[in-house]
Amino acid sequence: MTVIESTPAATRTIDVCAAPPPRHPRPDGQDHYTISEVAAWTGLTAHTLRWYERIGLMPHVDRSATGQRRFTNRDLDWLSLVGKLRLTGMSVAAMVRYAELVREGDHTFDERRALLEATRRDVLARITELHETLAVLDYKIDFYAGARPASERTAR
Amino acid sequence: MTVIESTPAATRTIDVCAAPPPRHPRPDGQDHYTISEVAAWTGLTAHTLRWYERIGLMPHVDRSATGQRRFTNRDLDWLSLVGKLRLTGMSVAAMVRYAELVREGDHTFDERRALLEATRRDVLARITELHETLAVLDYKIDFYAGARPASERTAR
DNA sequence: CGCTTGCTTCGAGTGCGCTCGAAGGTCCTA
DNA sequence: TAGGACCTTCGAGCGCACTCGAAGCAAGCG
Repeated sequence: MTVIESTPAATRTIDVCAAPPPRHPRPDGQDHYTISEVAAWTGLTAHTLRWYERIGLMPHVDRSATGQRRFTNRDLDWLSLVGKLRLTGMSVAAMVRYAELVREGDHTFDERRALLEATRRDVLARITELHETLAVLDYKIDFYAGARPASERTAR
Repeated sequence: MTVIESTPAATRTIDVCAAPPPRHPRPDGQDHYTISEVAAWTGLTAHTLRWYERIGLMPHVDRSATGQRRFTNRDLDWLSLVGKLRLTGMSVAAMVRYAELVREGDHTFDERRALLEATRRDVLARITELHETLAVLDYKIDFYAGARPASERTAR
């Protein structure tokens, strides 16, 4: 059992632009990662990575001559995308759908774009909700900051 | 990242709710709702409302002379808060903890504030994550919008 | 009077997203 | 030759947040 690398993938700093994919441990050309390397890098378990592949959440994973998975930088990028989409609350099923579209080839570009745009709308809605929640939170924090314990009224 | 600068106004109106107080179906004084009214209003089921109470997620619910629940505007506000906190991903356990603090009385003000501030930080972090995701999404949408189906590069 | 709505307790089921273990195998390196 | 990392399939388990039904009873209304 490999000890899990304690530095999570999230430690990749700055690189605000999502455009260029996050830095990779190895440059393109030498990007052949074993499952445990990917597990360390992503924070997922090998079990989960295999599960992702099994349910169709990985577009494709290369194999070595002896049948072992060889992940590439592209797979890392995909996993990073999946991680982000997960954070938006997107269901695994929807991500699998997207992966299917990728596998199906270029003629699904429009559908992919539509799916991403729908997701984008969801994310925006979510951000709006969170801002509303933030307003409530701020209001309450303000209340608690300003109130003396023996306040005349009880707050919830 | 746009963070709403919330100036909760020095309006020491001391009530539970956020700046825009959610309209109540009935004014204070006539606010006695049955469980099914609350279910209709919140979208939760009566089952779930009873469950909330059972696990300690409602600070307190009044009863009629015959033992039926009589929810008040305050309860509605509380449920609205719970709904918002749920959206932030806060666990039920954490919300129960907050409800406990409320039940314990005024001497828990500081702890409540601390809990809310921690939640606030979580929400901000979440918003940041979502903005990052948005950037990725925009990048990809852009790619799909600009690419012709027979593009020379394959996108995931 | 009957119907609806509510109450209680109990306990089982659901869907999601993992998470893990076992069994039995291959391959590589020290 | 031993150990470890990997492979496969199968299937069970888990934590969360509900979700539902059933049984049996009380109250309110039209």
